[in-house]
Amino acid sequence: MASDRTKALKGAVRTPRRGSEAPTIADVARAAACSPMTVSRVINGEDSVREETRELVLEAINKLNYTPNRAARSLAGGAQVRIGLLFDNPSASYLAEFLMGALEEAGRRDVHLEVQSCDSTDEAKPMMRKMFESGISGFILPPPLCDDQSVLDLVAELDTVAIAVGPGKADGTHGSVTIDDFQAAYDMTRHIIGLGHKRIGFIIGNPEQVASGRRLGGFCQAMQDAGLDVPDELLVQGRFNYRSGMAAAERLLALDPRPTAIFASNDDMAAATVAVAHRQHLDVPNDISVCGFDDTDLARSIWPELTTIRQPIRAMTAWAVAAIVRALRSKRSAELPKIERAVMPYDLIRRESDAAPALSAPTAKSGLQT
Amino acid sequence: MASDRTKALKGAVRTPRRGSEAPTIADVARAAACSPMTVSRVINGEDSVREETRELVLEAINKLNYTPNRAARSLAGGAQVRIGLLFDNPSASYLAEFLMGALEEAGRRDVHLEVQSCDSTDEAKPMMRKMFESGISGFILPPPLCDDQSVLDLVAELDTVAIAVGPGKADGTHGSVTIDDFQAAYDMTRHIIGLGHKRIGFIIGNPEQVASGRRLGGFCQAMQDAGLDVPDELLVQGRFNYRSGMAAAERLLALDPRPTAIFASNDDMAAATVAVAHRQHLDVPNDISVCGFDDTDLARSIWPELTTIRQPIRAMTAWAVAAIVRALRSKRSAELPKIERAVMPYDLIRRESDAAPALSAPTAKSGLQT
DNA sequence: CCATCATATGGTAGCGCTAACACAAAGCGT
DNA sequence: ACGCTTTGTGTTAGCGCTACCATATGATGG
Repeated sequence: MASDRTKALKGAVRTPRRGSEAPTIADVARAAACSPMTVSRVINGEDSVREETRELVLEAINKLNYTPNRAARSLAGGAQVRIGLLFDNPSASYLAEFLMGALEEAGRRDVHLEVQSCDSTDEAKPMMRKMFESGISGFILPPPLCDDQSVLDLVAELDTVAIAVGPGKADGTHGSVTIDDFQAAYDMTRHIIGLGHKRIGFIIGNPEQVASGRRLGGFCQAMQDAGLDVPDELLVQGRFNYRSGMAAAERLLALDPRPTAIFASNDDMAAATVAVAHRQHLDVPNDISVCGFDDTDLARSIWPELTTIRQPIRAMTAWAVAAIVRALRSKRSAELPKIERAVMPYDLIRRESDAAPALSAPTAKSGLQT
Repeated sequence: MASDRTKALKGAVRTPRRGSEAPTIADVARAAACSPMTVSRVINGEDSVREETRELVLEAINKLNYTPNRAARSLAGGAQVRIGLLFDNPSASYLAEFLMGALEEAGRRDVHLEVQSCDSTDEAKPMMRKMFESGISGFILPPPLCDDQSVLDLVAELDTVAIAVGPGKADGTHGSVTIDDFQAAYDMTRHIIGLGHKRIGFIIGNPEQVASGRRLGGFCQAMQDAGLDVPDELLVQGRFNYRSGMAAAERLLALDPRPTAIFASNDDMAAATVAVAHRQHLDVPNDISVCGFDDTDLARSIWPELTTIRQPIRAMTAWAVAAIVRALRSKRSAELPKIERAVMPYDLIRRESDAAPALSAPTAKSGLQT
């Protein structure tokens, strides 16, 4: 008898093993009176579905509160898309924004993000190799990695998909998302000039990053267009970090006549400038205006809050993820992988660190002080 | 003839659609001369595999450079695990570390992370509800969310799995990872006392966060144990941000006699203290020592770099992800979901913002200054 | 010596979705 | 009228893995 039962069970229906009771595509299909395939098509926005049918399906989806199963999707859809994200010593606030944008989009697109941090560009390259070999299908390259020629060469060699977040090379091996650094710096400079400043110091960013040059360029152009002179002494080299900002600010503030405003190429250096100014008992913004760039967390966490340029970092990385997915798709369908480039809008955020220069020309104040 | 061909094709093998040529579990099974099932068991570390067989399989895995397909795994394994991560205005540097830890572990465990930011605890609750309804199976709660009773109540109501990153309540509704804030503050205070300081100011953290009280407690205990007095004037309330740190520092530095050291409950407030000190032409650390807590990015980006307590934030969030996965698993297998709690080790990081007090008692220096 | 159990392994049937095809119906040129 | 394409939908067969059972083998116990 026991064996009879066993035999009977053999042909019988096994216990099904649905993970949860979440609705599946089949449930939706039933509710919409069509095939699962049609539902799939609607979900994926294919255009070969009659409008009528589509609405029926959407209604069913809504009623059942259906969400596609990500795992099944990427399993059936072929390769799982994994995107590598390498960081080389970014400022934390930049990183946070960056990750949020990437994560959000990755969630939406059902892409897996592989995040790695490294300590130098040289370390980054073998890591990229390893990630590529382990099946990473695309990379997002934040600065300064996207500014390093050898990294870009590696991208070309691997023939992988990469998006530079920041100005990339236009050699067609990779896409890029960036803001118009030149124009943004130009606008900020005009804003400062508009306040009445004439002697404006500029702290240059890390020379290894392309954006630094662009920002410098925008500054110089705006000054020139306003008929203002930019003596070399007003251009001081920094490296995008607080430390370098302090050194640069000290040099600028020791100048005679002292500049009435300082435009730093990023917020970290601007924050350092504010600190140095305070140490010298200068009031910001009344004795000296300070402007930054990036609108990272820091810009709002110090006092006075920084007037700065806001980069839509989150939107930029989200775009980068989406662009990689698109590129991968077109690569698989044998079209030549298209390289996309995007230029995002920026904003000039006016806060409390800038003001019109003091009425008494600062020249009066500073006698010989050597 | 054409129709003949069509009919022939009908029964024929379709084009297979392997996404990539990555090895599958079947390939490994073939190489190890066993069934895919056995390979699966080895991968998942089940113990019902003979040691001999296991090694054979591992060898094959290595040779083929096989990695399991995540999508297939979670599809077959039942429910996909999705973990919600809600942020309420964290400092960017904290967020960055936090995310890195969570992402890393989520990658390893093949868990999907759903990150959301919100602007207040009140906003957080409806968001949690919505996420829960959309199938989020667990939450990681960073401070200050994990300190809010109504949020914890919601966790209990939803009967979902949650891990507080920070000291949680011990009511058994949720797990937690934290460091011993009391002991860490105690250690730091002893360190400062050991330097020779006797008059030490303390900036308290946001009163809504449990950790604040613990840190304060540790400070007071250490002072008491050293036989040092803590007059009320040396305890100033802050809110964990730069702004509040500035205000607090101004009050402390205006004291007569001025404290020779200030211990701020986090790095942001310590950084603010350094800035205020500098503005008052005080040298850090020679005129005044400043110590922070957390070892966020900021601690190393200002000058002098802060002596602070390092929390292993990354490890903590990684642990949180792993704990949620474990809890979910035990919940599914009908065991009562176990609530895990972990206390992680911390480090006292000595940098440049602390030193022995100046030989001349500061009292001498500060006359009446009103 | 056979029932009973533990241990190690295999077979099968899905998990939920989509690629690739099949096909019916409609449109269009000749 | 016939082929030919186009459009919208259905059918089938997986994607790579694991849950669930079955089974082979040895160990135990009465």
